[in-house]
Amino acid sequence: MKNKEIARIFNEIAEFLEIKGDNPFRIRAYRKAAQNIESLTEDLSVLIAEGRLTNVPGIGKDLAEKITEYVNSGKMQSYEDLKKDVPRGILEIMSVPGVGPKTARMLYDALGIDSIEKLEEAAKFHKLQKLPKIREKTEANILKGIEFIKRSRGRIPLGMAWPVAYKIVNSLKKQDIVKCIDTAGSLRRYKDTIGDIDILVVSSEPEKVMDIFVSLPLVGDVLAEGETKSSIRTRNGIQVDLRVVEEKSYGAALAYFTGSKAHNIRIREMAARKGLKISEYGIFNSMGKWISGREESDVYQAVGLPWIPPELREDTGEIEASQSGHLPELVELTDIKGDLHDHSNWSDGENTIEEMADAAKKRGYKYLAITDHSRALGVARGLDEKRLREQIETIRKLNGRCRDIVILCGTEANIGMNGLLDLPPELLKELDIVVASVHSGFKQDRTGMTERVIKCMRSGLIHVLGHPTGRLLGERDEYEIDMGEVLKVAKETNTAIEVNAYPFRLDLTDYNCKRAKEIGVRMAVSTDSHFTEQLDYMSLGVSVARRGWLEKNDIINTYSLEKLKQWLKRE
DNA sequence: GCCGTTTTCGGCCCGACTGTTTTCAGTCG
Repeated sequence: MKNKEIARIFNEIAEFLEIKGDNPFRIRAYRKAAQNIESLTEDLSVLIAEGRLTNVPGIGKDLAEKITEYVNSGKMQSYEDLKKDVPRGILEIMSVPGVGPKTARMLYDALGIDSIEKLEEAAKFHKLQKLPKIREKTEANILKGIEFIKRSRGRIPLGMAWPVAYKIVNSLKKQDIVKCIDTAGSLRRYKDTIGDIDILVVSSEPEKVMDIFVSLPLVGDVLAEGETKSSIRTRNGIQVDLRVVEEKSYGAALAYFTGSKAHNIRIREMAARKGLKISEYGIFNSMGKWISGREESDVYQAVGLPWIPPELREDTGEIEASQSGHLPELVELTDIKGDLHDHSNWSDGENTIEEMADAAKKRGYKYLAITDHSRALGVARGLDEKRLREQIETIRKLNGRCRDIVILCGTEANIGMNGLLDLPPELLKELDIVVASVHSGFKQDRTGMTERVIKCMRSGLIHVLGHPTGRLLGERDEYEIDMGEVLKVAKETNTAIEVNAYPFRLDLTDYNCKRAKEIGVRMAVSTDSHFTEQLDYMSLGVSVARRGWLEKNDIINTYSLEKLKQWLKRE
């Protein structure tokens, strides 16, 4: 599957073209195409074979030819030419905040700077100040930017950003002058990683709000401070943008700052065709008169659409779906009836089975599966046959005593290199639920890994495939696996695919969820909790499911206990 | 480079803040 590679190449081409000062709309076309390819649920080579490539929005005759060329030959001539034309180092310089294509080009032309190291060196020796349009401040900002890059490892996992956002929102909420406050941006869209935190406020005294914001204790650097917009960087390196608007603009501003950019552009284009203008200040008619914008739904109403949930706003089909009245009824946290992947202190969890069950009960669940690690995972004190049998006995006794919640006996069995599980089949068949996951041999090649997982699913012994791509955000990439094939076999064998809600996993990913739904695969949203508080990760898992367009019925742990049991018995 | 319910050519979302300038280009979202 070359989708990702091609998306990366298109993004890189866009950067090269920016440096060359090419037509901005052409650049946008490449970026848009890259984005659409990334969220594509089908393999580009399939689209080529079926002649459907230009059906993909943003891909016309030219880009279709380039994609075909790359898929067939492994090369794209125009990209190779650009690489020869523009030194790669300039791209690196552009990654420094505040340095865009123009500055990067100038730095290269004037001083031959083609790496961050050289840029840092030149800035430290004040060589940049000799250049036009660069004086002390710009030079200092470049150094700060470099410092930031060195410290940060790119985007932050959603689960890490939330507590920071929560803290800031709560501090500001206490102020009388803050009338309304919400998070926006990728955080509100619940993207699995976020670039920065966006916060929107209504206040009649914006300057005061800004003052309070930039002097919060967690502020490290103030990047910008204006009358309506300020940016800070927290001590631990997360950028936070705050915007203050009037009450009558709140809806329009919320829509605008929630994004995504691509989604907004589509909405604004639609508005323009109706002779309207949409900005963060509201909806305006052709005379420039303010019409509406108090509520977020005003924006959608202006273009004749129903309100679209933030999780869907990626311009990946949600606008078309809403036009035709086919927006999904997204699953809600309250639809979840239980958690199907949880650990206890029998393996590497911290709490007893009983504590976990109580915590689940508190969250209103009807059932909780205890799926401790199995034998092969020695580091996690995986249970062998004997201990698992003891655990089953323990759980049966607990279930006898407690009537409010049912504990399901399970395991997170280990899928070996050969696709076999590490517990005997007859024991696995006794369990209520078997989750099976890969925990080792991540470097296996694509064919091997795909066969390994498929073989396991075909064994008829597992109900759920756990954290299917094995990624750990910021640490480990997804392992090589043919997800299309895996999903097909999941459908055939009626195996559910897990959406693991652990903040650093969020695996299966949103776009693969969408793909799974299209194929008709059932999903399980589970937290993989290792102590009771982690049960709350469920909301993150649900957000991934929502971003993947999943509805209640796609997810087995929205089922009642009876229905779930039937499903688990494959009746 | 894409796209089309006025169009196969001429459009392509809209605005804030900074730093360097004396009116704006560059960058960012």
